[in-house]
Amino acid sequence: MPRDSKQIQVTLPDGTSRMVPVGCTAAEALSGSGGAASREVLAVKLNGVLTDLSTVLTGDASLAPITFESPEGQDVYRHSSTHIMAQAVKEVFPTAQLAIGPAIEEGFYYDFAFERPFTPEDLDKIEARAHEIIKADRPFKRMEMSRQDAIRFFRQRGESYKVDILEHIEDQTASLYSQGEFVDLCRGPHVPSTGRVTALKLLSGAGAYWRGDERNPMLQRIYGTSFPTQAALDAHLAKLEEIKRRDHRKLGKELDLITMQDEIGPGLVLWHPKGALIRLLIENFWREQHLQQGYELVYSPHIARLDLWRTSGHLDYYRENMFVPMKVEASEYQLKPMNCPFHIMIYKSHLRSYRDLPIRYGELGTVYRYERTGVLHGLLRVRGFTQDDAHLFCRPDQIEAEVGRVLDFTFFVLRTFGFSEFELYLSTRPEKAVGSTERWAQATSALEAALKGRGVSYRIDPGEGVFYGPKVDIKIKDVLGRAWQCSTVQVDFNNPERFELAYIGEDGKPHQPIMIHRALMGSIERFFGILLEHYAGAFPTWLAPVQAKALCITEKQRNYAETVVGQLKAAGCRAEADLRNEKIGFKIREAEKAKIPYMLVIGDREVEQGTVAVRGRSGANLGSMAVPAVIDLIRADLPQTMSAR
RNA sequence: GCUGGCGUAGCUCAAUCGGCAGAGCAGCGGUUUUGUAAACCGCAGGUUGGAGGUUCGAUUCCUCUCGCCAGCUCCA
Repeated sequence: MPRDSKQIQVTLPDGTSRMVPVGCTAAEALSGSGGAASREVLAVKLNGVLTDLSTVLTGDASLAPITFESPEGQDVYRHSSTHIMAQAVKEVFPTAQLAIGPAIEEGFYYDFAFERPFTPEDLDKIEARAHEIIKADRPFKRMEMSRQDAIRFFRQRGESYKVDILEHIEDQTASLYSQGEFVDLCRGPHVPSTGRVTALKLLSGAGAYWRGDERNPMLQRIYGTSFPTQAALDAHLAKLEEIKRRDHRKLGKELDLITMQDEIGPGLVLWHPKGALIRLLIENFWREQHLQQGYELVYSPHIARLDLWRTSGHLDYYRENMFVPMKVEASEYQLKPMNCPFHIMIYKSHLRSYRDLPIRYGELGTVYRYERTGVLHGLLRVRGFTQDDAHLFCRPDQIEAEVGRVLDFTFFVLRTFGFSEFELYLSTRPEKAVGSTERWAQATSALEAALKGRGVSYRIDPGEGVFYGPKVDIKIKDVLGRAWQCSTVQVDFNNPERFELAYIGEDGKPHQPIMIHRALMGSIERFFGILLEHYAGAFPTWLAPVQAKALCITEKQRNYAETVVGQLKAAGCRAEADLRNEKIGFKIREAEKAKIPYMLVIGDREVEQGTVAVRGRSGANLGSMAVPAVIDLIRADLPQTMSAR
């Protein structure tokens, strides 16, 4: 086919290619001759680089349309959205200065320098103006200028934060985007015009420091989100409502599981009987499984001499998270922020042989950390909490196998609690680190080998390791798709050195063991909070504080109901009876609100037949059955053990 | 720690401009004996987070303080 010199070849993701005139835009090339690309297409990847649809093609190229379906598409969409909001802010409040406004997961924000915080009424006004800007469908136009020109431009407009940004960038050219009167410094790309943003909503205002540094001035941030359809936006808002509905602080109080009270102190948790029972069940499961997995369980005190923390290095590296020491007799004592030094001292209490390794000490160890008041958050961030901690002492050649065992164990435990989606991160050597590069390399590759051996996918967080060694973090995804970090496996070269740990090798000489810190649930408090939200308070039967409640229709069935509860309790089930003089509808409502898995309705009919009418949570009618069948139902939910898998 | 918002009965929330602090639920007493998400009547419940100030008078305005919430920063 003869090739016209004024034509270029574009290749599409499906492998097909077409000839288009040189100088046409990416949008035109995607749609064929003349017309514009379809409305769903927001931007384009030109030879792998994300760019505007209005980009003029100058040579042969591969073109991939970008829609809201892809994370990049969402990014572009939200980025354009935040420009629209910024324009609205400038129009409603001309004295506001622009700082920075990126797209974030599920939305966007923009920071402004403004003389006061934005009120909800301000947000309404801004949102209304943003909708007008969308309706006006103004095109996003890209222009480029030299850095110096851009600095002059923004200085003239009084946008000192933009000037600050420009003064810190390396590039000698800057790109600006405008829609109508509004001009912003921006790398781009953007959607073709403001009308592409269909459904936009401003959510909240908050303070934020310029460049995230508390020494800098406080800016006013506005959060918002946007979607290609009103239905998608509504669904997102419904999800935000759902998150509120599941808030563990609310559910914890409603279900009478835990409270945190002024009189006790911030970040300190009271476990009420039902919450404590759930915790006990979690801990019992944990202990059983650890014993089965070759861990030895230990206990350690809550305080220790300050010197111990000096030896461990916590005093140097962790002091700001520790409560102030207390003076006792002639020495100072420290409330423990971690359990490791104690486990180390247990290791050190004997001379160890290579034959003893690996040694695995586990403890549900309660630690106290001084957290700044602003970071405390329900059960998810507290000052006193119990770690499901363990420290493994092993030879360097055992790291991979030990980490592998920990990973298997972690997945088993997390799955038992109902989590099936995980995100794994391997964190490598940070700039400030102890231990030789060879040791780091060896340990990192051992971690990597353990991960690969499990066939799980993971991401690398370069330089995010702890100073004492590389680590693997596991995040769980809850039922709403939110990721929570719980589990961590950390290799430690530092403590064996500091505490001069040793084992006697085959050669009869002392060698230094490697230490591995690991937690599966992280903190019981935090894990409990996550579980509470994951299940919206409706814990699986094996964890439910009350598994079955006998509800008699009238007081006539009291004795029978008590017998039923007695039989269930004798079989190891957690059962209660509601014998009050109340209507059955009322009793069911209360049991339902308490999220009890099985309601056993008992009237004359059931007494006569020797059965109970079983009602599941949220109204399921499971029919009438005798008590042994109910016991089977409850027992069926008990977790498997790791070895029985 | 910083910025902003908020603290009223056990819980959820009212109280106009500074003018007698109220409701529903829960609790207690009684009536009702009931078939799958709220029976009815009554009673009781408060130093309005705490301290100080302004005022004839403060839940309301001011200062300080404690706590909670959102965000920044940090993190199990």
